[in-house]
Amino acid sequence: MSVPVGRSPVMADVARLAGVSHQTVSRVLNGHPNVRAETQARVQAAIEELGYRRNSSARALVTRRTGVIGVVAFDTTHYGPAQTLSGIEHAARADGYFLSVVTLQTVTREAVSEAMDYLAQQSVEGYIVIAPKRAVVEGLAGQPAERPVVAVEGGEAPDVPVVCVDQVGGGYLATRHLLELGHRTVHHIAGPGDWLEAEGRIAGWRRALEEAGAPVPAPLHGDWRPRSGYRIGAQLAGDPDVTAVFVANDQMALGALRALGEAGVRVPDDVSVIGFDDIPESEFFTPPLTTVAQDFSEVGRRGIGLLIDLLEEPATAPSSPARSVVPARLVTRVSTAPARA
Amino acid sequence: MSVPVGRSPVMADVARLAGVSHQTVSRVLNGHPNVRAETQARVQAAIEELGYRRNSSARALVTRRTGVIGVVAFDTTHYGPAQTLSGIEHAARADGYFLSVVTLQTVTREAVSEAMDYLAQQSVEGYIVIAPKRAVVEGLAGQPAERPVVAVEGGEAPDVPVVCVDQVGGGYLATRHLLELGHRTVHHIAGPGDWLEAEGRIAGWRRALEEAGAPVPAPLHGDWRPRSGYRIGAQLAGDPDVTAVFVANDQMALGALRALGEAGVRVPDDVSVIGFDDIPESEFFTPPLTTVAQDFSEVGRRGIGLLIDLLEEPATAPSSPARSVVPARLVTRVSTAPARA
DNA sequence: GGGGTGAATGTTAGCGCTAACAATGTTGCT
DNA sequence: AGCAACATTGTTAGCGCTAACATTCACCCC
Repeated sequence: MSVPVGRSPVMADVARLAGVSHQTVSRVLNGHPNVRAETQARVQAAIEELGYRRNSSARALVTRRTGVIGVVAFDTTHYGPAQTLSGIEHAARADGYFLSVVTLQTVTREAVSEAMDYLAQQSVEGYIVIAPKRAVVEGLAGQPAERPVVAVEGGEAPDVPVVCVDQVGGGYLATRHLLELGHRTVHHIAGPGDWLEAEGRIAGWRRALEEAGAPVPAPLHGDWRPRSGYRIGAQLAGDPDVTAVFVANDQMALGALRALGEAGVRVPDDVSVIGFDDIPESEFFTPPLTTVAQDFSEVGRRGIGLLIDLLEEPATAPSSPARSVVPARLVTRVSTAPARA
Repeated sequence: MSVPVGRSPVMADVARLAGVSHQTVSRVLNGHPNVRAETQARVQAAIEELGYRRNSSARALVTRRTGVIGVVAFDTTHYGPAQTLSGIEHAARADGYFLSVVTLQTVTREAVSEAMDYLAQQSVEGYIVIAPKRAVVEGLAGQPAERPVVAVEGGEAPDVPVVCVDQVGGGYLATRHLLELGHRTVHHIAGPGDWLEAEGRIAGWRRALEEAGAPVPAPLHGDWRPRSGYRIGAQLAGDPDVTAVFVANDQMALGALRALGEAGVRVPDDVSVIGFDDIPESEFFTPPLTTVAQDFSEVGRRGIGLLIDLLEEPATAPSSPARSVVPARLVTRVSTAPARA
């Protein structure tokens, strides 16, 4: 009946102390119905007295379930990915799953498949891949589908369930907002060409312009970072035709704001600027930035929800992969104003 | 000799195909020396043919090692924690460890102990806790030390190994910089009182002022967010004695910059402002922000290094817990200038 | 040539747990 | 009373792997 020394207690120790078989302990732990209340209490007490904790490896070995979800994430310097990851984490924990995370520096197909391989060593039950680039999503579709995968931020992936923010809708929203303020057209500082978010925002921007019969200038591609926004902003500052700019993220918008300011162009008096992401800082830019907000927590929640559905009822898997789109929301601040007559 | 259908291959399948015992397969997998090269090649081929992957639960059950490190992180909206996490992740993967992450909303002792409990269910081998608040570090010291713990960003934790950036040195650096520019004294917008980073930065600031015989104004506490910097900045803008402000992070500095601008105070002509963190945006603030940079990746690397040492040679554990301090670095931009005569 | 040595491989046991089945006790109903 | 139905508990086997020991074989040295 003594507490074992030198090793942590196992089920048999608890059983001995409670005067039952180890199987009864297992039943208590798993909430099996047919256990007498009195027995259950005795087992519970023994568990607490010994500080017993079930061995997850042994359990996983026999149940063939590890309860671990693998997450492939990207460079969390960016606000969006970091927030999405946090949303995923909370949702997973709420459902009793563990998260094993690999973050990637480079977003290539190889890096993703290597990361998934690494996670497979740990016997993850399924994957959530933050897949902001076309190549990644396509690579995903080519993977052997031993375990379910959900892509997040994946645009219009053909063969993989996807959760993403409505980038097209967001781009449309931003552009409409500027057109409604009376601007003849809207220039666009876009993200890198191979990013799905960049593509979606371009598509929404283009649609709004075409619907309004406005001219469609060539989009100018940055790299998401403030510096590229600065460079392109400086370029636009010299063009008197430019009165409204839709920038594909807030960081580049910051750079653009700075370039315009340095060139003596007033925002929003001379030129209106709208961003995308609604990072915490954008409210305090000079001037406070009008932007489009994305609900990243919701994306995380839905991603985990989708994956767990796949994990727990593989039978109900729809023939065409699910696709869940979270709407974007316009946040109006100071950097946009009516066009001058 | 057929490939098993309906279940993934196990060691015995590989053994059969290669014509050896399962133990020999195990030896190949673990790089055991006494295996003939020819045998090894045959086993390797069988592994590849079957797409065999070792069952990590079975392995963990018998070796009593899961290879998983638990990480308790905080709200990754903030640049620092997010970067630290990423540094930890890369270092862990380089050493063959997996990471299981829990992110917390609230930084209380209870939340941390709950998170560690959750991770314990998964049989993590040790913990890295990002512990930016005093209560957390103190709570850590009280925990039963079944598994090693390393605190990151933990200031001067008494009983736990710690890796952190030299906050005091950073605060000193920032303040000296302003004093050397000829400012009579330096005001301080500090972080919340219970954050160790805030404390450290205050201490460095105070030391620099005292060393220089400068008056020490009361530090004004914000909450790290731009809005609080804005509020306090507006307050300081009205005081003609204020010519130099050290802000405890870049986000609050952004708010302060905005408040000063709105009050007609020019930066750096009228007032110099210095931040802390060197977030990617700060280079593009109006004006570009002088700040103090922290090497978060290095913090992550050292944290993992320390923990793995503890894991792999518990014998060498020094009597007093290790403490590793990463230096901070001054980044000079435009927001600071010599005091006017 | 016999016995020691070491390399290469096989055999066995058991890590801690859950699933399946077996063995009780307990109740209700005719 | 007697039996079925069910609730409660115990017993056994085995998940896939590694550690420890056992075995075989080749080689070397006196």
